[in-house]
Amino acid sequence: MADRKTKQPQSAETVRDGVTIEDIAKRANVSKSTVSRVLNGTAVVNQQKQDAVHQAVIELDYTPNMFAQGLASGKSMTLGILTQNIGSPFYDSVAQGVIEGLAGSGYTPSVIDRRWEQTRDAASIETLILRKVDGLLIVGGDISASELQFYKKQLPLIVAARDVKGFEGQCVSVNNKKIGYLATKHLLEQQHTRIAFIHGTEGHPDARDRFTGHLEALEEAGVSRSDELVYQGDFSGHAGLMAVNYLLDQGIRFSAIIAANDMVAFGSRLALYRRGISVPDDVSIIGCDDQAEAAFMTPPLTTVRQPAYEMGFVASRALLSLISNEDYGWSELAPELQIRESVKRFTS
Amino acid sequence: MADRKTKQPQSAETVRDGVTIEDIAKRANVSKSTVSRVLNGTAVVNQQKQDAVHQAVIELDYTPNMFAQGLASGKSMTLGILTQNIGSPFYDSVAQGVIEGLAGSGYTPSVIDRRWEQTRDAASIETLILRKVDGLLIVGGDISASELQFYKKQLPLIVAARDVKGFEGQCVSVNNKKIGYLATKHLLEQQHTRIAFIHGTEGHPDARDRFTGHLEALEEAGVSRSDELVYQGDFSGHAGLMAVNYLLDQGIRFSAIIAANDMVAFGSRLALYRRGISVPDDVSIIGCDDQAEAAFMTPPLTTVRQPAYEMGFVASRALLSLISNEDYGWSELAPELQIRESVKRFTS
DNA sequence: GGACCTAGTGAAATAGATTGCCATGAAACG
DNA sequence: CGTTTCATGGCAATCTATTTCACTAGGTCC
Repeated sequence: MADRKTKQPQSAETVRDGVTIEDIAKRANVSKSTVSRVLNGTAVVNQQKQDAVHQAVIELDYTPNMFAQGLASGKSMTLGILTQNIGSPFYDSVAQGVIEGLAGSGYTPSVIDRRWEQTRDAASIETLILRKVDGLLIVGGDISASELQFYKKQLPLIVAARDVKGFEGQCVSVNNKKIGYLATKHLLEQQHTRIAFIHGTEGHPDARDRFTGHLEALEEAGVSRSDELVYQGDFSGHAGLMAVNYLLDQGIRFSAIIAANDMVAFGSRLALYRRGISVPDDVSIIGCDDQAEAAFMTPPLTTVRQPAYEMGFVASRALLSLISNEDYGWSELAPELQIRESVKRFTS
Repeated sequence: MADRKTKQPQSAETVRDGVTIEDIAKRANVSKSTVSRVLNGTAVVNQQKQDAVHQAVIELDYTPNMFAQGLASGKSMTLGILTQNIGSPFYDSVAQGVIEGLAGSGYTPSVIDRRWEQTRDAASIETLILRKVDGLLIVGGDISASELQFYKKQLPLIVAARDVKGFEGQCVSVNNKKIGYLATKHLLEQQHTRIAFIHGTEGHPDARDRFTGHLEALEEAGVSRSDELVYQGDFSGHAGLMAVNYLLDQGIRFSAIIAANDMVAFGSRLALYRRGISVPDDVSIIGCDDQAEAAFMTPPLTTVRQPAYEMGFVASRALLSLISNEDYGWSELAPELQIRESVKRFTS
C-alpha cells in the first residue's frame, strides 16, 4: 500500500485523481471490462474477482471519470431543473423539495432560472439538453404545452407545481381550484358574504383556478357573485395594498378578503392597518400558500396551505422513477386549510 | 464508415443531434483538427476554411458534445454551488444572485444543498469535485476554514455571504459587525438605551459579529451593556416570540428590540401584539436582512438591509473571473439602514 | 545556398469509460 | 466420450472532442 497520503512535497497533497479504470484492472488482475462490469453490475462476475476489484478500488481511491462515462454511456447523471423565480417563497420551497428529493440518488441538479427574459426560456432548456441531462424537471413557469410536448419526446420530463393538459401523470401539482374553494368556504362558514377577492397575476393558471374555485363555493352556497369585489392584481404584496386601498376608496363594502397568496395578504393587512381597520374584528383575511411568515403576521394569518416542499420532493422522485422506468404512484397532494387568527365570524 | 445515421426521413423534427465534429470536417473539407481550431480559436486558420467551417456548423446545426469536450479538455463548464438552506429568504436571495450572475456565461450551476446532515457536507463537495466542476461557490455554511483551504488548492473557490480567515479577496460578504452597529446606533439616536438584543444561532459568525457591532455602538455611546437584555436565540420567528415572552415574564424593561434577523423581528412583533404592547409606541423593533416581507409587517419594519442578491451576483462574477484568471475587483458591499415605521423616538 | 522561422494543416494519439463479440474452460447432456 | 451450453472474461471498437507532432511552403537572415 504505497501510502499516497504521505504528504511529501510530492505533487499537491491532493490525490491527483489520475486513477483510471485501467489501474484498477491491473491491480486486480482483471481486464477493464471486468472492472466495469463489477462496478456497474452489468454482468455476472466471479466473486473473487469482484472482491479483488472492490479491494483495488478502495486502495487506489478510484472514482470513475464522469466525462468518460457520459461519453461512453450517454448518461450524464444530471437532471435539469428549470425554475421560475428563485427568491419567491413558494417556488423556493418547491425547489428545496426537489433538491432534497434528489439527495443520495446519484443525480445532480443543474438549476436554471428563467426569471427575466421570456425568450431565454427555450434557450435555457436547450442549454440543459445540450448538456445531455437525463431528465427535465420544470417548476411552474409558463412554457407552452406544445413546447413541453416537444421536449417530452426527447427526454423524461416532469412538471411540478403546475398542471398541463396532456401531461396527466407527469404533473405534480395541487388543485388550485380547491384552494380557492376551501378559502371561500371557510369564510362562508363564518357568515361572510361580501368577500373581496384579490386576483393573482392575470392569465396565471393558478390565479385563474383559485378564482374558479372561489366562484364555485359561492355558487354552491347560493351567494351571488359581485364583480366589484374582484380586484385584478398580481402575486405581490404591493398588489394587496393597492387592492384594499382601491376597494376602500371606491366605498365598496366587504367583510373579508381572499388574497391570491400570502404575500398579497400581507399587503392587504398593511393597508387595513394604515386605515385603522382591525383584523379580524372589522375585516377578515385569508391567504394562500402558508409561507413561513404567515404564522407571524399580526394576527397570524389563516391561509390555505400548499404543500410546496412536498410537491418538489414528490416531483423529483417521480422524475427519478420515470428515468429508471419504475412506477411511482403518488397520491394527489391536497391543499389544507390552516386556521389561525385572521378570520373571525362575521357579525354585523 | 458510410452514413451510420441514415435515418431516412432525414432528421426527425429534431436535429437528432448526431452531428459530430467529423461531419463538420467532411462538409467543410478540412480535418477535425482544423474544425476544432476554428471553433475554439486555438490557432490561426485560413479565412476561407474558417468560413467553410462556420457555414457547415450552421447548416448541420452542430453543437459540440460536452462529454467529449470535458474528457479531452478537462473542463466541464459547470460550477458547483454549495448552499446552506434553500428556503431561507436570505440565502435564497444570495442563490438567486449567483444563478443570475452566471446567466449567459456558458457555465451551468450544479446546486447542492446540505441542509440537514452536517456530515453530508464534505460528501457534497466531493460529489461536485467528482463531477469536475470548474469552480466552487460556497454560500454561507460552516465548513471549516481548513477544509475550505483544502478545496481551494484543488479548484477556484469563492465564498459568498460569509467571511473566512485566510480567504481575503475570495469572500463576498457584508460586514456583519456594521449591521449590528448600524441598528444599535439608530436606536441610540432615537434615545433608546434599554435595548433588548435577540441573538442569532449560537456560534454562528454572523450572529456573533452583529452582537459585537452592537456592543461597540453601545460603548461608543457610553451606554453600559446589560446582559439581562441579551437573549440567546436562533434565526427563527419562534425565537423572537420566545425572547419577548421571556424578557417580559422576567420583568425586564426595554424600549427597543434588535432582532437577529427579520424573521426574528416578526416573531417578536407577534409576541408584543399578543400582549397588547404597541409597536412602535411602547416598544421599537429593528431587524436585519430586509427580506421582502419586512416592508409589509405592521408597522413596516425598520431594518438593516443586507444586499443578499448583490452578494450572490458579485460572488458569481468573482468566481467567473477567478476561473479565467481575470481581475475582478469589487467594492465591499455595505449594509444599509432601511428606515420604516417600527422604530420611534423614545420618550419616557 | 543552407539554416532557421512561421503560418497552416492533417494524421494520429489521447482522454477514460462502456460494450459487442469472441474465446475459453467447465459443467451438463446424450 | 463427444458435444452442447453457459458462465466468464478479454480484446478491441466506440463515443467525440482536443492536442501534439510532423510536415509543407514560403520567407528571412548570414
